[in-house]
Amino acid sequence: MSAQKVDRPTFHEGGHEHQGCIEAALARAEVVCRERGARLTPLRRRVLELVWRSHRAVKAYDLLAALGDEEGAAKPPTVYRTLEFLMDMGLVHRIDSLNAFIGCPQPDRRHSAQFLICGGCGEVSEMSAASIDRAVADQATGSGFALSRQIIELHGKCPQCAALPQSS
Amino acid sequence: MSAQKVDRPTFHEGGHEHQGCIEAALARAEVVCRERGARLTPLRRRVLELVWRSHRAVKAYDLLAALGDEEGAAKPPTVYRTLEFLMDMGLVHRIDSLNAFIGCPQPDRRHSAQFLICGGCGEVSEMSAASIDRAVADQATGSGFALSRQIIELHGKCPQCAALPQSS
DNA sequence: TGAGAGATGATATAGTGTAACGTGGATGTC
DNA sequence: GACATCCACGTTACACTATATCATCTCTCA
Repeated sequence: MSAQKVDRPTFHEGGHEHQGCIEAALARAEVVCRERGARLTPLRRRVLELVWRSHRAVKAYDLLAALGDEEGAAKPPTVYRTLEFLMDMGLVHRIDSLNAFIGCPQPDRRHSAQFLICGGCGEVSEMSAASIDRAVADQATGSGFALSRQIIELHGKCPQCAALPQSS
Repeated sequence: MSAQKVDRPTFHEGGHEHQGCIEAALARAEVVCRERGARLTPLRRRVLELVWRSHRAVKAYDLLAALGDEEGAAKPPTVYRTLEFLMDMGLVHRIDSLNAFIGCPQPDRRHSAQFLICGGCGEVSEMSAASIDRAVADQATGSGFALSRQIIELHGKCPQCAALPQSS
């Protein structure tokens, strides 16, 4: 049902009913928060919903603007705090190379993540490739390095955008 | 002679004479620029030297401050332009997760890079692991994704810092 | 009912990065 | 030599990203 599978990264998922993605994400969030004794307040829920409006990474100040439109001009700390909470819950990830945020399609499962970021359409697809994890872990521990967090962001073109003529 | 080998990432390279790292980096830069018909101006040379003052990633505004101390208050665009040039030449890399820059130990060789970033001492070690490249490339192309740039930044503790007691 | 914890509001400011235009020096051409 | 051109650098102004700090509100629970 989820439009964003992790085993096989997808882009422009064929005419999918995106509302379903949003609802599924919110439902997962309810579960995750309940399990962890955290409160999914209206604000947090609303921000998560805004993050999930697309499969592109969203900037904090765009969220800010979207919130401002509706509930009396939110301020930066509000958004950043909310994003921090959502990240703690594993509900969103930060894409460092974009200074932006993306919803996590499987917050319920412990996983490492790698991101495919299309420079054409802007869509971001999360994957969790064991082969990459293994290579990274081997390389790190082989150097005596104690790995705590891996940032893997792969820029390029998704299949659809790569097929376009004027890619240059 | 280079204090920063790529095949085997290193940290706190045993009491090394760091001046040698700097000089080697500048010498490599001369070669790279000459080969590519680019001008390693005094400013560019000076910025590269400042980047190489340590094996930690350096922030743009720290460079700005260092330059300001000496040659009449440089302005942000000056530093960013210079860094962009150095990146184009492959002489420095940007570490996105730190908003900071690090000298490249082998600008003369085409290579992909992965970075080990120690949260203890702040040192950054570049490596170029074929196994990681392979895993990433396989995964990307397997999804029909046309990879153009990979960002791999691994945070953790270097062997020396991991061995300290209060790591927590 | 009152204390404490957690969530949000509000103000101010710090940190990061770029657009746009001006200046000056090197180089090549006539 | 005079001029055109390109490139590096200077300068101003501003946009974007993020956080510190303190105030307020609300829920829970003793």
